Amino acid sequence: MARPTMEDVAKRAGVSRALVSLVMRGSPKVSEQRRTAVLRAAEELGYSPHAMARSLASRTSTVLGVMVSDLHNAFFAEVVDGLDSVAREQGFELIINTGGRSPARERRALDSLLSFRPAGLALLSPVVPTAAISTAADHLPIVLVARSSRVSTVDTVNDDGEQGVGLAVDHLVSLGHRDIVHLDGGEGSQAGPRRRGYVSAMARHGLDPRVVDSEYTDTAGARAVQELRGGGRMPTAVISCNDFNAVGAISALEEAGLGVPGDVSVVGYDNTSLAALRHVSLTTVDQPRNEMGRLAAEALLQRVRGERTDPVRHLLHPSLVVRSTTAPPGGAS
Amino acid sequence: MARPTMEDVAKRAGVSRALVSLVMRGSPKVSEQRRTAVLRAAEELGYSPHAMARSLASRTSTVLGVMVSDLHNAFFAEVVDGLDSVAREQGFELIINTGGRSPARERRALDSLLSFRPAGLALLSPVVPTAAISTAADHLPIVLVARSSRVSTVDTVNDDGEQGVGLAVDHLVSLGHRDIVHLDGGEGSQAGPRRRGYVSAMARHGLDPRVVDSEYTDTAGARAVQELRGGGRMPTAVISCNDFNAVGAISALEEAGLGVPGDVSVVGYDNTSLAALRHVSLTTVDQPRNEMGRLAAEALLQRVRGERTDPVRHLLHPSLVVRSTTAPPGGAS
DNA sequence: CTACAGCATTGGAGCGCTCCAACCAATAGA
DNA sequence: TCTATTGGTTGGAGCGCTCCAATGCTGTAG
Repeated sequence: MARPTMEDVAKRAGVSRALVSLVMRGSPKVSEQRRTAVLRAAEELGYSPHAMARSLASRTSTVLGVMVSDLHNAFFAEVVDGLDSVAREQGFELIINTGGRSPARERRALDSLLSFRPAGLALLSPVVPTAAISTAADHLPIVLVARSSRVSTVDTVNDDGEQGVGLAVDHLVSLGHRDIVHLDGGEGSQAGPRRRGYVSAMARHGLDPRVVDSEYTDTAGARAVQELRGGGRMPTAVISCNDFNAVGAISALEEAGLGVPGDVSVVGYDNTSLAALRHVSLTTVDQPRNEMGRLAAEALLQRVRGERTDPVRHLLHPSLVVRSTTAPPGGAS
Repeated sequence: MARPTMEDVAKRAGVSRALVSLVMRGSPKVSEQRRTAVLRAAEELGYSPHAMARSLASRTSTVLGVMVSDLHNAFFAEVVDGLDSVAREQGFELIINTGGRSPARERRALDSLLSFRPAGLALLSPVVPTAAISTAADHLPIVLVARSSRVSTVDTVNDDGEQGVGLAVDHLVSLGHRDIVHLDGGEGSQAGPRRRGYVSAMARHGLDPRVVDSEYTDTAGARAVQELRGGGRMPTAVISCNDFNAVGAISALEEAGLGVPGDVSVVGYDNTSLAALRHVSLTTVDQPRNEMGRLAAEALLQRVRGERTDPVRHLLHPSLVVRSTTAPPGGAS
């Protein structure tokens, strides 16, 4: 049960502990002969270095902390993938924690990450107050993903939601739609920019905006459509705040006997794996999630290496993915 | 930037380092007066204990390592949630890593987790060879989720896939179906038990089994249906190896002009959030995922506390969730 | 033959903490 | 009054490692 230590390896290889340390870190100033002896001894004993002891002694860390607000959201899975691949390349490990969208739980998750003294911290769409973040930022580099911030010591990575929804509006307008409704994400992260993007794009085309309150879930999307039906004029196209909402809207439309895209076109947001399912085949706006993760990791590592102290604010360009839920209006499919 | 240490707190509170340590660990043998003095000093300095130093000094760990084979699969998100809640209750932290379904990457993920000397390790549907697992099991408690093992030092938590598919068959038979096909999960984890469950349940009902090769993805499900169409007789019901596969099958059926469940009933497996979407509303088999996570954490912690050395093999009962993709045969919806 | 590089190697201090034996009142028991 | 006992407190050793100054060793120049 007890694992061998560096001391054990040193004894077995007939060298000093310091030499083993050099070999383990791949130092060039070790003779070939000793190196192989040490490596053999380590192999025989099944030795593997103790990351915590190393980090304590070297006063450095090769750990990046990641707080995911909600693991259930596939959006984060891809961001984490991006983070992971960059971190790994550069010899860093990820330790991940979840906050469950509750400020209290998130706070504890944050503390527990900090107690590991990671080299940096990536917070994915956190809900903790800014104050907690900026306090932590005094001690280590922090990058926020999918949440903006004005704290000058914090980097941010976001997609340009305004632009993204603008793309959706342009697409629908170019198909001939003029009556386009936005199902709003309410308090949800990034719902604001998306709404603003909708309103300003509509204005740009000289069209009247119509915003219906909704949320980031499929049931909310369905409910919003039911309200629209009750409330009179049905639009020819709907732009949802995200893919789940869009899928809910589609099923409510179909239940009401309205064809998609025959009678109503629907656009989502996020390009989750859900949208790509052939059964759904949703026209949606893609955020470069993997890229966002990569940029977040790079921002962190730049600060860790002391290459930069000014904050960066990445605002990535989303792109429109046209699938089967959009078509010209009235052109009963 | 430099964080205060226990020494700093001790100095400020006018006590010894050891006393601060006692306070931090909530020892009862500290006078109220000193305790408050220490806590105030800690508060003023913004001190928080250094988890790694603590773990090194105490030769114990409050960390549980979790290796998730694939973060994109929502199945794991809920298992992790279950693990997380139990771990948190008992004062343990999770550190999560991903293996990306590649043995090589998983191997490195495993090593990196081990280098933190966690108290225990939970492997979710790992693909690394058994040898690697049993070697690691010499050093610390390990629990496997969604993968069985005969290694006597390893605990396992699985759902009873045989029983689960049996439920699906029973349900379809009771609706009147006799021509039921299984779309097989191939090499996928737990595909074996599911296939066996199908075959034996069909035998129990005196029906001929028909297994079509497929995989755990929606495109594979669609392809399997296309093969079925090419190959002659269409069954009245299909049991997919998982929900994604089922969704793919449904869209291929609909494209072929066959109604679900009017012409063909479809059952999935896993009860992912996808199945619950009203647009999909898939009849499927539910694994108690959160429960699986909880049991995994408890198994680990029992070993950590030395309460048990014999392996446990949890085999949980799945349940059938009937939604809108199953109906009596021929009863053209 | 001495001096001095240059290099591989080493012992020791120290990272922030826990743990233990020792210590020091203050009180209780004889 | 003296010795136990108890409860609170402390210094020091040590966890497994890194880092640095110092060491020994070879080889080459003076």
